[in-house]
Amino acid sequence: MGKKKHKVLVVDDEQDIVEILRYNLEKEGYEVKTANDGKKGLEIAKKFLPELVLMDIMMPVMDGVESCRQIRDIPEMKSAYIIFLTARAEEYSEVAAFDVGADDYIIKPIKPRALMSRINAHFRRELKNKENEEDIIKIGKFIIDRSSYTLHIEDLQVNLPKKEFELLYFLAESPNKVYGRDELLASIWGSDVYVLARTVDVHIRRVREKIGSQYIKTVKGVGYKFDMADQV
Amino acid sequence: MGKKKHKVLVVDDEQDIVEILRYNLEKEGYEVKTANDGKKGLEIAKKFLPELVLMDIMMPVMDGVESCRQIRDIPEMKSAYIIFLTARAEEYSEVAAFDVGADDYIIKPIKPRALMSRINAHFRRELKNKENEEDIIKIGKFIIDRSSYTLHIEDLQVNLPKKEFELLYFLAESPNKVYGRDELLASIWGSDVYVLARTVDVHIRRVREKIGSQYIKTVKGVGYKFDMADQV
DNA sequence: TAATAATGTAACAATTGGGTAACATTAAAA
DNA sequence: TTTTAATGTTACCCAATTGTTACATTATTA
Repeated sequence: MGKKKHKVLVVDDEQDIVEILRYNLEKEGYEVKTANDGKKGLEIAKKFLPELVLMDIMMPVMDGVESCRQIRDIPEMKSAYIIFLTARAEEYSEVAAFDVGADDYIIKPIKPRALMSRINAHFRRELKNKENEEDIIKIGKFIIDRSSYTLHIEDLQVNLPKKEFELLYFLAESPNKVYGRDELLASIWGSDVYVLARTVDVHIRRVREKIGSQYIKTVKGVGYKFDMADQV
Repeated sequence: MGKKKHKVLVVDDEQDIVEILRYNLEKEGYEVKTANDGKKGLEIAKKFLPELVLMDIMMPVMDGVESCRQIRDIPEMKSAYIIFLTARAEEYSEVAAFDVGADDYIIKPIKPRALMSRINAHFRRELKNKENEEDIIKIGKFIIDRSSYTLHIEDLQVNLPKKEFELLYFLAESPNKVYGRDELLASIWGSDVYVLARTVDVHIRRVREKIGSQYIKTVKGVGYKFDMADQV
């Protein structure tokens, strides 16, 4: 079973640099695509969806800053890592670079060995933080992340108190399944604590207040469920 | 705990210039040594191993070009930054200067303020492009450097005590992940030592005091996280 | 339809958890 | 050693979270 290669896009108008980077990246086992200007880079990024972009700032047709901005607008590229390659004289653009969503920049001349170790380190860290992804429920427009205790509704981060979060998380784990109040109490509050069943109602209400009332449905006489019926 | 000073060597046969530079550099917090000719400069460089050399081109005994060439032959000086100081009439030597490995040159008369900001900018760039990437976390406006136990917030260097640094580093390694007090104690203090969980709170407070309170978020009943939600 | 049961809602009370300061202890520097 | 900085502990206070109750609203059924 071959390991999945990380995808890297190199964008630079100097063909020498492109080739040096391609050579070194492929030697490290990355899957590389290249472009010679920002516009072409953007086009390739749309289809290739690289995890890392190495991009020159000064380029013909479309410069790196503008290209970067547009790459960031591609939904799948939101979490990609973008590194600018910059000549010494171009320092001015540092601020602009970070403004459009670059993650790092390196100053030419490029030292391939150092750059490779930097890139490897980046992916190593990425990997480490992927471990948390098991705790994430994506459902409809919601992302419910147990490792960070946050709820994302589209691009909005909502912070829920502990009980409310756990209630939502528990329900969302099994969409459409109806849970009685006792089950919820036992699972979320614990079977030893004694709180009134009506407490659940109040928490449901509080959750609804924050996520919108249509997602948690009441099944009269039975309990509650996280319902995805009328969601896309 | 004083910050580690960068080492700068000044070589010029005009004592006035040496003193002006020394005064300004020391005011900026650099550790300065000086010499009045290229030969002496070379000798000092061998022992002092400065990170930056400011060197006049026209000097008695050994001129700057030759001195620079030999400095570059010192293994530890390969990656030092060497700036030539040149009178306007000496422009011819520009080519020779870069040939022997100079990185930059400035034309006399020296404007101390401008030169200082140039030097400061150089060290900032150096910092951001450090070779030994493994121990460095760049996140938002923070650079957290484990190899020197320092924290940089934009251009400001902040020194954190050990525990505080490690707490910050640990949290920043996995941004947004919530860690309980026990996890933090186990990871940072070690699983064998016994300190109270509340100790974590106090250290969190001390870190917040230094980096600003908005970055480490409390998740009540759960723990703490380094939160990047409202940062660019 | 009225009567009844179930749930929604708001206001309030109780509790828990965390912030903070002050102090105590330990380690490091001078 | 003395002095200073770092770390750990404790106690008090405040505020968010949570739980409870009373009442309003809605659904269900006779």
